[in-house]
Amino acid sequence: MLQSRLLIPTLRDDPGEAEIVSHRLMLRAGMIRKVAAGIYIYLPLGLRVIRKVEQIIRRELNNSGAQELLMPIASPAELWQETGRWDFYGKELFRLKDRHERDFCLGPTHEEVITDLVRREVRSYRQLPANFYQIQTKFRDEIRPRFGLMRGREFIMKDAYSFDADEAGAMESYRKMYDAYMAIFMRCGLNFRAVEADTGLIGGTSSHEFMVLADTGEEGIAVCDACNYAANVERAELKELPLDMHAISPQEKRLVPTPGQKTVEEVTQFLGVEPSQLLKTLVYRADGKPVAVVLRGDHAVNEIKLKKLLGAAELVMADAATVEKLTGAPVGFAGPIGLSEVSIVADFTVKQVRDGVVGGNAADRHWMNVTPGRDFVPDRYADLRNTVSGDACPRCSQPLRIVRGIEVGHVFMLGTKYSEKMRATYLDQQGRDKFIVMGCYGIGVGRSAAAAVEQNHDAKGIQWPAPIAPFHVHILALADKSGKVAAAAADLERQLEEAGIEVLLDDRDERPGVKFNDADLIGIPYQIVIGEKGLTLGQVELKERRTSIVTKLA
RNA sequence: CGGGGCGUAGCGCAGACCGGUAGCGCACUCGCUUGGGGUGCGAGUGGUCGUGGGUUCAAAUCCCGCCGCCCCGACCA
Repeated sequence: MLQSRLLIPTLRDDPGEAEIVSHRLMLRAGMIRKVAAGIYIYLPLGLRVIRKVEQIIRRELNNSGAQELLMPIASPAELWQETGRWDFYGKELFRLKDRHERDFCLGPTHEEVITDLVRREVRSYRQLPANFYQIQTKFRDEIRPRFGLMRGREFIMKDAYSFDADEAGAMESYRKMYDAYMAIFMRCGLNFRAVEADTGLIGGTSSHEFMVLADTGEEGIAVCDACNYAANVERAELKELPLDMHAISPQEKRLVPTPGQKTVEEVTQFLGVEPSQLLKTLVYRADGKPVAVVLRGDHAVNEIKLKKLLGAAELVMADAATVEKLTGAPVGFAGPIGLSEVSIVADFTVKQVRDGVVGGNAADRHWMNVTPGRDFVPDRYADLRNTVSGDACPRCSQPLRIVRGIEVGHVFMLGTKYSEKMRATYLDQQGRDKFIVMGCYGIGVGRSAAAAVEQNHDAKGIQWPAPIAPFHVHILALADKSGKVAAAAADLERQLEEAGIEVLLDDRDERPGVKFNDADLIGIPYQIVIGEKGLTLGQVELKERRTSIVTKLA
């Protein structure tokens, strides 16, 4: 392929819009261009990388017995209303109306559409198991798209759905996909880790996320070095710790003035206590009903856990007016003592606190020397927070370490959640109607490519892992007065291509420095430099991009 | 959705405070030059200054609205 015939608009300067490495380098290397926030064009070079990732996925999934199909991007609201997700998905669902004012959406995922297909076409246990996948553009109106291909509103995703006769079969399908994912990300040259993920509101028995380890990752992962446990910090389960009875304090609670001190930071500094001694009280509305959540000042509420605990479809922070009405105090002074109108849930760690500080439910007042269980009794204690460094591993109780990762894949046991709602059944051997047991499996194709850049680059540019590089070899034809260089380059290109090697030939009339720099930026694994000097010696040079090792070839 | 920032040529930016009709570097075109890590010289092309309105003799510049983009936050108790 001649570089002069390909649109590869490399940039010398970093575009101002790009913050992280992968976004910056993919823009600079002329692989992507932005059309709107979170919506990109894949230029020829970028598309080749995307296609490489897709081919790896196809090969591994076909190997594992999955079959490729292609579903529509637009789907009617009725399907989504059947499962309740038309409302549940909220603003993230791109919605549109057709000319008859009928509601449609652009698919963020396709459980409804595939389940609709399967319930109509699959009737017998003989047709199971089945696993369908597609590679397709997805739409999610993200609250905050960012980082180029990392979090787009329109993005390419591989989604797969397995259908089995029973739980055991579904687990087997799940395991196969898990193995396929391991192989896929391995072949993409990624340093990744499969981590346990919570099954969340969707229910089911298993879920794993595939995380590429990178400091720029948006997800926190809790890992245990002792037992190899790894889980998303949002989802890592935290156990209740045994109560230390000796720690009970005889001190009576007392109300102290804290004028204008609202935040955890302000109050703890003002009173001279540690944030872990402060019990903050947050008021949420769960499906409209207010609920007070109590947890330590140094901990963060995990809204997924909270939502799950309350069984709520919608969970939002209560507004200031609601907080004032319920607590009788301005925002910043809410506390669990004397709160009667709302149910109170507290994190497990709250139970451990002795002589804590809580809001006074009165302006400019906090209680000190508060002991949970004595001075207030929550309706229940539960695991309500994100894991932090040092928390006990749920498996072996050793301290957890927090690292960052990019979620490139997710596998999920769905059970019968969708098949029940959509009445997807089959007849078993005894002729009985049974619900099909499902699993779903996603891979972010563009995100995987971006993650690869995050892990494979240097100061000069990208260092593509060979399996997903846009080309295998980049031939740089340098200055050519005699005409011999061009001829030699064309000849070499032909030979390599005949051998099945993908070649990009830089035939542009550019200075050597420009070519070297562009080649390093684009990051094709091998560069072959052909120049007049070398040719007179009967030599060309082969440089490995990653190591910069140069070999002279006769 | 809240906060901050930005929007001037394809890219990176100056000009704005102090109003007088737009400039620099790179890129692009042509010529010469150079030819192994972003050559040098010369001549050019390219801009409704995001958009709508207002103030003014005059607006990129001052005022108001809107749109777009980026970053942070959405943990405030």
